[in-house]
Amino acid sequence: MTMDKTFAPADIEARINEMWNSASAFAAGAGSKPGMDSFSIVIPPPNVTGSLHMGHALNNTLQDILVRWKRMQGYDVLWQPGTDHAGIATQMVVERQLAEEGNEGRREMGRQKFIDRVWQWKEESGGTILNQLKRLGASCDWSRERFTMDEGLSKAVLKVFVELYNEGLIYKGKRLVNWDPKFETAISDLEVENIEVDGHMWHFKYPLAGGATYEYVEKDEDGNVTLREERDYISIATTRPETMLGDGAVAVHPSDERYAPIVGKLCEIPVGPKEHRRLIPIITDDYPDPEFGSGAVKITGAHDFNDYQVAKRGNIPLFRLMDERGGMRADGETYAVEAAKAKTLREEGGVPDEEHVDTINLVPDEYRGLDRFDARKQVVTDIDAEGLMILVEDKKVMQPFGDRSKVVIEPMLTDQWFLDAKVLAEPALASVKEGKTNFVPKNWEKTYFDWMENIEPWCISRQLWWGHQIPAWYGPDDHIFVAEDEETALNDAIQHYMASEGPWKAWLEDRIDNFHPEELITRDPDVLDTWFSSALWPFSTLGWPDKTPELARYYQTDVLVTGFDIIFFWVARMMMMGNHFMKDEDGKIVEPFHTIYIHALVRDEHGQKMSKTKGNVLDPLVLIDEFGADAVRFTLAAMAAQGRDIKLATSRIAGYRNFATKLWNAVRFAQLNGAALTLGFEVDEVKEPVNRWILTEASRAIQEVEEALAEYRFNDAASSAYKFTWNLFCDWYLELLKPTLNGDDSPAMHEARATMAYVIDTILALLHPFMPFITEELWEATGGFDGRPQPLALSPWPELDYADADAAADINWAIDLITQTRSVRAEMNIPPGARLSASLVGVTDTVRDRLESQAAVLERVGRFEALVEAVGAPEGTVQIVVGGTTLCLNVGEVIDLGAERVRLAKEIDRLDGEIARIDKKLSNDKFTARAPEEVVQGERDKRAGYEAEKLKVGEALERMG
RNA sequence: GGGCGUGUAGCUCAGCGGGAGAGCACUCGCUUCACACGCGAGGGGUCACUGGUUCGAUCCCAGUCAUGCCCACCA
Repeated sequence: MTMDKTFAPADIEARINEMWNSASAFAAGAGSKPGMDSFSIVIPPPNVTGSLHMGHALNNTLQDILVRWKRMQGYDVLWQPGTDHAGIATQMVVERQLAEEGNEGRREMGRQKFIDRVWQWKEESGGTILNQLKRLGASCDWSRERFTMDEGLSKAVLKVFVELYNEGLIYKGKRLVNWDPKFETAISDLEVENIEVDGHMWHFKYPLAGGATYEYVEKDEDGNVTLREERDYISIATTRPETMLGDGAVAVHPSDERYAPIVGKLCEIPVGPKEHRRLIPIITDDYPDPEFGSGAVKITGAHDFNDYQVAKRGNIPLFRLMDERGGMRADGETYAVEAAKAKTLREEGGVPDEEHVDTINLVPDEYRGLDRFDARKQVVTDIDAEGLMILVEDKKVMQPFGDRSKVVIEPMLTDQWFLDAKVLAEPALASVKEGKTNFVPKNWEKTYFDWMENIEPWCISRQLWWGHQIPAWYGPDDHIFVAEDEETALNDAIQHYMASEGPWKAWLEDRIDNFHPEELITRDPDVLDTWFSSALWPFSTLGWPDKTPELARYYQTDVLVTGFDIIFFWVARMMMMGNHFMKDEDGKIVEPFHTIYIHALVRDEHGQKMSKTKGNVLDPLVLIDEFGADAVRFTLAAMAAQGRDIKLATSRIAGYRNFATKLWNAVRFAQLNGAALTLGFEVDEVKEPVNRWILTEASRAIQEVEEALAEYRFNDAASSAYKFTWNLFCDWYLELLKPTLNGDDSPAMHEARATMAYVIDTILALLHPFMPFITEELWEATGGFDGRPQPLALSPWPELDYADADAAADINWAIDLITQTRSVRAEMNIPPGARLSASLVGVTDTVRDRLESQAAVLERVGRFEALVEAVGAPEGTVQIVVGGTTLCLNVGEVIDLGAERVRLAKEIDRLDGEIARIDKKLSNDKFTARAPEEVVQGERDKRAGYEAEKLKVGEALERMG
């Protein structure tokens, strides 16, 4: 076939993909050799709403390189693809779509109809990102695509939830959680981003109850009194005045003498109508720092995590002030009655207990329904108007934001489900400590350890609709029944109540077999955190809890390839779940993977994080359109050095696009010159030094690529393959072959054609994991004597153990000679087209052989008119020392004798410098005594070489007179 | 406050105990019959700084400076 001059990726990528698809080239086990081990990777499932970004491109390129490599090596390979249902993100996308279409909203639709709608969206648009992965060339087994809300995966989720619940590792409780007022759901600690923003700190006076006063005394470090005054208030500082209405106490440090006189007394929250203000106690706790602010802290247990701890320790009531949207709650019908009770209680010298305060209208009318930030302004204004504001400072404050919603997270007291992560973390921690699962690079272990060792309960419930609904049902008395399905839960409930003595026993006896389940039990409306199902991904995708052949074959998976940003979200949780549920016949833990390869983040060329707002986003699909998938992949691999972020510049991609073109043209050249594997070609029978040399180098390249990939040094693997292809094969081998290929028909020509074809096959195979499209295309284009029985993707990885040191020495000598000649020619401005005659002085037998066998090559590539042996250097020649022999170039009239003398003198200077440096070393007794013998000998050898060269150059200089 | 990382050619990055490398950019020369997305030849670096270990340090150790990221409850 004829090939175009340049390689046009767009023309072939779709076709090659189609070919792989119809050949089922990526099906689990495709191309594997009998009896080979499995090699499996589960893809980090992208969000079903996602579209391919550079991070995905890097992540999946690296996986694909490993998978294609192992597949070619004959392993039984599975790369398991799929997507994640991404609870919040997906619900958000569909809600936005509903709004844009002018449709009724989620709440109006109702749960079931909304969920149906999301499924519909998923069927229509959910495949986008996987199709984009195909464009990248990802060789997943697409026939095994999974989705975290598939029937099978949902079954796994139910089973895990029920088992963990029965083991007491999942529980429900009223806790302070991170509440996202935009999505109106709880989120986990990990979904909160703490960001420093400009804020204020307000200092307020909390008047003491009943107008009481005390003597406030401040002292300096030496105990001298610096301030003494009578106060009828305690000064507190806050960044969140709107939470004052929920204060349960004011806390001071027990050692703080300033407030000792008033500890135990009551003070007033100076907000709202005076007659209804709550009084709160002044307590001691270790939490307040006497050095910070006034040393007194208001305690708002229901809206601050620190305060929550203090409140629990001090038995301080918790007052939830806000509704789901972060507005000041507008309920409180019992306000008048209950507040009056509380007031009475206070007048009698008591503190309202929880029973009373819970129903007190905490939020006075003027704040009701206000957004929390408006409420903040209002509270500040009102306190200021009353003259109780001491000062307001500008201050940087750390504020929690929802990672998806970007709104300020509100700590809220709600009922939620939790997973006791501490228990599950133990074995997950041990597996890494014992080296059964290894991080690459290893330093990520520390991050993992730190987090796992300090792990907090995981809030797994979400107040969303899209997701795995929690399999818990509540009886009429709120008794919880957890089961994999409603029928089981119902039976459990019936049993439970029949065995009880309560009213529900009678109710049941009345209408057993004749009531609707919902009259007895109702299902918890919450769904699980998306990451709960992702945590099961390595085994749920393989069919667990069923005992499938795939599970037996491909679990444990081999390597997890992912970014460090989801070590906590995903990696740690897969380890916890995998280690808890996956055991072998002996009951020993089988980790989800033996290696965790953590790759870098892709940034822009200046190291900035790519973001839409900065406008520095590189879209991999655009880059693929422009440069081809192979170039994008190769760039990412070449830059994937461990332990550093990737700063991606398009110039690099262009460079590797050029590499693809180079490869294309090399193969085209070979084609034009009749490259073809001949029947029965055996590398061991190759005779020509040039061929033996390239086979030696090919063997080395294969080994380098293998070693690098085995250690996940993708950049080293890429660069070895690159250098071999371009700098050795193209730059030298093909050039050295040209005289033979253009010459008369000869055995050498046939050997060249065959070797060329053989090495091209090797190159295509070596590069295939990195550049699958062009190599596959060229593989087709270069079918040998028997055609191509298999796509390259399923062809064997090259095996070549070949080394010929003599041939290498011969060819390297020729390369050296040509290089030095070129250098002199360029230096002396000799027209590139001019052919020079030259002679060699001091020719040994070895060199004579080389001259003889490579005469044609030397003359053509070195552009010599004639290259002959001579006894002495002819007049008017430029002399170069090439390994013990002096090459005398007859440059004719071009020669500038003065310049040539200077050139040679400079050369001698350089050699003198080298010799002096070595002499300095060798004359150091400590060096010769302590350095290893081979190092010392190496220096001596080098010195001898320089000496010999210097001698020749000196002779050349002398001859010039 | 804790943890991890990075400072090597103009730019983006490899290397990491024994003479400083790549790609891009730059300079010079090439319509050499595969490739100008090319070929050939070049210029350019006290390998952040200061100490230490060593026969020998860009590489190992300590400190300093600069810079990035992650975690963390200072109201």
